[in-house]
Amino acid sequence: MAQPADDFVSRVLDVVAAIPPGRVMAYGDVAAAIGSRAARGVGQVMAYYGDQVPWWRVVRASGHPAVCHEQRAIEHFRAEGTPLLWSRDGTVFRVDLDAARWIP
DNA sequence: GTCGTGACAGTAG
DNA sequence: ACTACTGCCACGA
Repeated sequence: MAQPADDFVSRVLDVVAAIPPGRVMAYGDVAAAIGSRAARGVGQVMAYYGDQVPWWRVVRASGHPAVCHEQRAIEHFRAEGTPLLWSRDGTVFRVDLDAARWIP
């Protein structure tokens, strides 16, 4: 029998917490990792439990960090040594999914 | 059981 | 490159 939806939260936290430093996962990838397509559902969990998981290691499929904490995510990425791609002006940045995308 | 919301994804213009 | 619309899933009231 399938465990209650409450497990969905535990699965998301488990996957995100399992992401090693210097690596990132897309919301859709996290959802796929737990066998769901709820990319938005993952974001919901982060909004509520993100304080106990490395949410900054979870980025969008475009390589941009969470729309609500992008500025904060950069600080963590730089501290973790995550491969970042900066624009020539250095005004915008994005995660190098080609190198940082981590799939369990 | 239905409606609205959301730290998204993918395609089209 | 950007914005806009739609689609999918999970949760709260």
